Amino acid sequence: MTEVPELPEVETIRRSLAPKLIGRRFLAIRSSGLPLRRRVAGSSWKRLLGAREIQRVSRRGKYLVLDCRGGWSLLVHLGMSGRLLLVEGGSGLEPHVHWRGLLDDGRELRLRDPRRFGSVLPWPTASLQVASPLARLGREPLDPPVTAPELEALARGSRRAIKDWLLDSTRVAGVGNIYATEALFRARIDPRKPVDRLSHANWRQLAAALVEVLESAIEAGGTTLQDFQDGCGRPGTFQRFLQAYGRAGQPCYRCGRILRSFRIGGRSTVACPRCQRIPDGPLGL
DNA sequence: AACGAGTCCTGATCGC
DNA sequence: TGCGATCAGGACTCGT
Repeated sequence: MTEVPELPEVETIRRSLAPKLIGRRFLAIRSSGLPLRRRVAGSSWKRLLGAREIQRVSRRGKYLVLDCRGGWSLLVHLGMSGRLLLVEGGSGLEPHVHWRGLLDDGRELRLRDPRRFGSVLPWPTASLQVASPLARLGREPLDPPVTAPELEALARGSRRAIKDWLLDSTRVAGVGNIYATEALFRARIDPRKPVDRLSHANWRQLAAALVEVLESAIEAGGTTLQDFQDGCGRPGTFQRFLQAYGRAGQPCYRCGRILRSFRIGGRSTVACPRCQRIPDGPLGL
């Protein structure tokens, strides 16, 4: 399970599940007994079950949000290895299913998450935007498409490397390692460049590349390098269009130079030394 | 306030 | 072949 679900994968799941979840209601919740990232009091589950049918399925950053009539919502984050699946009730339990929501049509929503970095959290709908984890999230990059001046303003006061900055969900929400790496490659920007040294032209290229790569990935149903699936079990196809992520040691599609991998802010990244103007020599420190 | 480091977790991969 | 060590990384907390 290498690919981590990011904004396009969560949006793909949202689109696959929304038509099948709207109008349904939760009858019961089942846990594997092993904790996910956040512990939930039993009383919160009772409140959610006391609510009525699901009336809206939305996404904020990498969070999926199910609003039920009656004022309660369900917040789902897939963490690093989470998969969300809608299956017929009673079908054999896949390994690592740590949460199940039993629906009134006999189906089940299942969270399969080996590493248990994911979370499923009931929350009062009215305070989602001010008090839940959603309150911390930054700009939604596609709603509407983020612009260069907005990114520049969001980065003011920071000197972090642009790659590291892009992964900060309190600035721009939903961008993870795959799409940050791809956007910087397409914008031809050195991932180590401090944000306060990006030119206006850099920001324009980055805003355009980020929007383009995220929109394309949604259109392709996400990236499936190992086993990503939407809520109905379908893989994505954006892996065919990756130009940098996962291609370290292979030739750049633009210029033919060998792509290099190195670390920024504790995370691996891949870049083209020529297109992204990275000097020869040791990298990453 | 910004930011780096530490934490959580297990499947895949590496080194001997 | 087998086994222990290492790596991977999103979001959160904590210390500087």
